[in-house]
Amino acid sequence: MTTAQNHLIAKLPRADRKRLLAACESVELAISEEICESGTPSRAVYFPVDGFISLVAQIEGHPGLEVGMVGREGMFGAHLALGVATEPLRAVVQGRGSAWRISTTAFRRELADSVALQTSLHRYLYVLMSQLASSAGCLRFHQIGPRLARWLLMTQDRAHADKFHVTHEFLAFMLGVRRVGITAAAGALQRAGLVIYHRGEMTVLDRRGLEAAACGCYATDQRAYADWIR
Amino acid sequence: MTTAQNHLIAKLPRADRKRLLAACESVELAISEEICESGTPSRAVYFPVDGFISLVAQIEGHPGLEVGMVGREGMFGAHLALGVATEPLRAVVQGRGSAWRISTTAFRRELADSVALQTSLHRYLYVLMSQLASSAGCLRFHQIGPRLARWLLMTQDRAHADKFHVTHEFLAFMLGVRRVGITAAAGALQRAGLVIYHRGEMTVLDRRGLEAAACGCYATDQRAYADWIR
DNA sequence: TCCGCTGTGTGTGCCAGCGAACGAAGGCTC
DNA sequence: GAGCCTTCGTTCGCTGGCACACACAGCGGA
Repeated sequence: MTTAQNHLIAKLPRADRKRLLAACESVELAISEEICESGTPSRAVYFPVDGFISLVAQIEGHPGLEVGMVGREGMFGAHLALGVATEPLRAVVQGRGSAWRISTTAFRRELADSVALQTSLHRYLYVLMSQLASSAGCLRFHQIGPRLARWLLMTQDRAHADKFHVTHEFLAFMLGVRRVGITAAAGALQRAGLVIYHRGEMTVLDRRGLEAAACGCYATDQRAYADWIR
Repeated sequence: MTTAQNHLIAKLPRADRKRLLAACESVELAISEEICESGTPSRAVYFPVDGFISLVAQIEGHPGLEVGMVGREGMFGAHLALGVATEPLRAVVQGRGSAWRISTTAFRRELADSVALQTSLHRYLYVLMSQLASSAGCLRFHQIGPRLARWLLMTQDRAHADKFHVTHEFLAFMLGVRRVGITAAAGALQRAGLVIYHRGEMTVLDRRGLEAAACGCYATDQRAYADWIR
């Protein structure tokens, strides 16, 4: 258990880690499970291990829009380190798997007791903010193809598998575009031999090629994590 | 001087406020002055009083894109509360006027000594994050007209004047669209009698009407400030 | 076996916004 | 007054979004 499988937890000093894990329970994240709705009181914090979570911004009169992704490299609920216990965004499970869960009240206790945990969350929040800002630019300037490639890479990183379940419909929702746009872009990636998909089963064939096809935002994100988290 | 004119400072307990202001110097913000570049070490923190600052995300190969605005209701440099002294974004003065400035090192000292200041910054960061997320959605889903109306309202709020200098070219840059798009949208607002402009002098005639023309994001932002800052 | 649902590939008409370019008018300098 | 720069208006052809609609393939259940 020295390696908690979640990077943020793993980086804590031994004593803090032990105390935190003792207060956590292991849960299974089921696909499409709604972790929270925007504007509601925070109930729990999650440290994904295998599963991963999408952060979705809600704009009234429109479908949601993914603005962030949380896997084992991060956590859901870091805003509690800002002393605010209201969810800023909707969160939906996007990849099944396990996670550590801890109630908001218990987590605030842990937070008060562990300076290392505070520091860790602060850095993570910084990275998250940088990414929110850059993803706004990505959304504005980059085309569907490169954005799709980036999304697939980010998903592959967090799913720890070359193969995962995702339909065109769902991709369109996440990227904030039409399904037909995804059909076109995904078709191009498949013809280029980078991925292969069939009825919701997406398989990454050529990771290097996908990295080349993705917009620079993927590399930028990677660097942000590398610089501040580990 | 009890009212420091900057809302974040004004809300501090008397002793903390006095100490902070003693460490600050009053400076004049000049239009287009670059406060910082993204990725560079933080040098100073600003608490605008009359002037205001735009936060600009940089995407390589593209012009910038405004993702946030800082006036007397907030501050520039709140990321220092996260223990990170690297600028996440480019910051440019957008409205001339005065501000309180304090060096990064001095500010970190103040931050360590004042729990109220930490709390204040944390809340402000939370609001900023919410806005980054929602502005990504606004960027994606809303049309130029409503976005322009929102931008004008936000500027009017921070400039504390009905009249301010801003060209179509500049607006296009801020909203991440073509100048032609601004010409069309601004023309429509002018024909509707909401604003009047001439060679860079923009005057708001009908604030209520502008609020009705703006996308819901303006109201959402206002509420976020109301809920968490004051 | 047939029906119905889901996932995917098309197509049509329409509109917002893009890039590029040109032109007109206000206002400054010399 | 001439020349020039800034600001704003307009046009053209095009991309890529929208809504809606239909076709078809796989698959599971009645």
